[in-house]
Amino acid sequence: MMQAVSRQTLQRLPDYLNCIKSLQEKGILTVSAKTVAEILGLGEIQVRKDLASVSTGGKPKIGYVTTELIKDLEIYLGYHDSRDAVLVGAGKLGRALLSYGGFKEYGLNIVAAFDTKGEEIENDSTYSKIMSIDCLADLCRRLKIRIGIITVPSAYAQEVCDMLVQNGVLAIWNFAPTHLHVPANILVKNENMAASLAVLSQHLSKKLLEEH
Amino acid sequence: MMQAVSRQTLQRLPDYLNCIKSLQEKGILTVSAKTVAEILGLGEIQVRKDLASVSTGGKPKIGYVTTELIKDLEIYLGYHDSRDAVLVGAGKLGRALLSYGGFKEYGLNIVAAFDTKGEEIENDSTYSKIMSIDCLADLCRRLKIRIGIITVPSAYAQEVCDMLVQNGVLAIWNFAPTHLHVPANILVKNENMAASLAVLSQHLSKKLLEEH
DNA sequence: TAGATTGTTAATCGATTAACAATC
DNA sequence: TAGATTGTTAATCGATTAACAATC
Repeated sequence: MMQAVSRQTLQRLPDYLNCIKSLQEKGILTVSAKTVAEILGLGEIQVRKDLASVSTGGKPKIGYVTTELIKDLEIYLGYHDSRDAVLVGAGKLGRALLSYGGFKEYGLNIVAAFDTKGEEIENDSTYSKIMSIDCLADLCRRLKIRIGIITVPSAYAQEVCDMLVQNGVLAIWNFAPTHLHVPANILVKNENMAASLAVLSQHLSKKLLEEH
Repeated sequence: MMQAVSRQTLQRLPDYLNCIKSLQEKGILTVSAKTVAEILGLGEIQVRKDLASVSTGGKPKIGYVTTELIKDLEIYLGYHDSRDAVLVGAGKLGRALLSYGGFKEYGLNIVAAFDTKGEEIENDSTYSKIMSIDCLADLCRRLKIRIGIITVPSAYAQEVCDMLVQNGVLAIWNFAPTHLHVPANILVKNENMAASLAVLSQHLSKKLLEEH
């Protein structure tokens, strides 16, 4: 038990957590892999294996104690020890992510935002300052920032990426629709909206063909 | 040749297109799978197989004619015949997507946005109207909308989803961090930011452990 | 005890990679 | 012609699914 977690499994864990939390809110005290599988439309065995990889609390006949499983998932996902991040590119998307606020729940804390020209902007609850990109190097080093979020136009993404990596960032969340080159030990996670659209579009093409 | 395209392949196609377009802008007239593979950091054989699945233009020793390959990719991805979509939920994220504008390039045209209370908002270039959710059913049917984008809070996502499906929507792009239940012939593509964060966070945990 | 549910080991499936013949 | 690059067929790899023993 407690084997290595594949990337696929890892990406399903937040869904499990979500699902189990909502069961808890309904007052349900124990939960089985079968229940979760049915709610999420996944295979029962897959869920069982995934859960076994992050928790040892499973009891035959009973399942998992809801509160414990939630705790195990949150710990595994690092939702407790929050991580500081910076965001570069305060355009529409960048500002939307900044003001979203929901990332804190996932252990992500955006401590600063940068753009070519610094300025003050208003958020929902707080005023935050968008700093000039000239301050990036210093701030990343001083606060030991390890996560960078890139929301600049494609043409500038590589440049920004290099700057982040040079100043200690180890993981990059890239919203620019472009491929970034990084050293081997740096992770780039692309939020690839064009890829998502491709999936939607192909499904639609198939369905519309079927209509005839 | 021209075999069925797997979902993995499909999701790589926009990256290929992007890459090849930027080569074209540099004045490069033909391109080989090897070149694309090196730029994107993928396997050469994988790229070759992927490209073969959407284009028959490959010539030994030469590769693909850049302009033709771009055309084949764009046609396959449906970037030419633009598809109308509606967006539901005009919060920060919803407005960011509305004003992004870049989706048109990918053949997606957001023709209307809905929220519980209708209102006028200002965009970059145009004023667009956010309509009351009461108008959704009528508009979707009248314009034969087939794509719905959900950017409402989790608690309302299923309700909105049901409404869209009831009014003819066949594909849903879901930004709410929740699992949606739909009939078998409807596709839901989740833009799962929590899953992305899980990947970033785990990488970071590993790296930070290594530092000791 | 009986039965539901767990965790694990083996089988299947699909995607990636390797090998290679075809060809411009 | 020679060599680079294609497309295809076979081998490998990893994830999912099936089967089943263990156990509360």
